[in-house]
Amino acid sequence: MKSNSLFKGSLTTIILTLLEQNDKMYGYEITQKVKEIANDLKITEGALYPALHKLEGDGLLTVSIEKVGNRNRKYYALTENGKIETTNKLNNLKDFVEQMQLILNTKLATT
Amino acid sequence: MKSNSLFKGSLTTIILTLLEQNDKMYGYEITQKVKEIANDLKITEGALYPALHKLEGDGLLTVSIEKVGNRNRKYYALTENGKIETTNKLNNLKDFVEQMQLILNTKLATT
DNA sequence: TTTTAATACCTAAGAGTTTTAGGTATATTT
DNA sequence: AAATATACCTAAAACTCTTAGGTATTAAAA
Repeated sequence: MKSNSLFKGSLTTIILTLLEQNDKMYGYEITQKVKEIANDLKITEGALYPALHKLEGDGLLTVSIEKVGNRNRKYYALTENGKIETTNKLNNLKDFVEQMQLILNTKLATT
Repeated sequence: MKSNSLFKGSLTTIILTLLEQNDKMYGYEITQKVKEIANDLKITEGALYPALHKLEGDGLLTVSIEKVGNRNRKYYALTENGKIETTNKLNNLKDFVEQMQLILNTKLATT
């Protein structure tokens, strides 16, 4: 059950897609959202924060800091390039699943 | 289109499943088979051979050398543990796809 | 009220997997 | 004769994630 480790590159896809769905989110919120939706697919903060910084550095995300009480939240949102890249990542993932189905000769998605 | 890089861990799943379908295969044959079935999903020899050696070391594969002309082929086949692990890997992949669908709110497989 | 758990951010060493870039040798095709 | 395909291999580098910490504020539990 506990298929602990994410598949390579899927973390970025998850982040981008969640931001497409929610306009803006902060790091901790993303970890909780994933835990809430997909119980078996944990994303660790040690992976998340560096990934967010990289996406920001690549110009796919922008940051805005909001003070809540005495604490700072860093809200991330997609840039235009970020939206384009989100589409690309989703297409890549779909392609990957299709190609895997061909090789494995199996329906991977029964939903 | 060229979603070049495999997703983490999928290489092992591919190797094991192809061996489940074909009883025995040699390394080069595996690369060709994948190229033939899934054009966008290239597996490189630099990844394949170390992976085969690891699977053998873990007791999931056995090797038998066959001489063809003046050249040696190393045929790999699943052990009993290898068959069990193949099932596990396939289930992991299915779980992963299902969890991703939940997060992305998308049907990844339209086949 | 003190301690624990949750919220919220972060980094760095290490592990694991794949790419890149080679190498060797035989067999076939041009 | 030279180039391509077959068939095996390794090692350095790149990339991603885990593990294992760290800091600080806020809420809940003891």
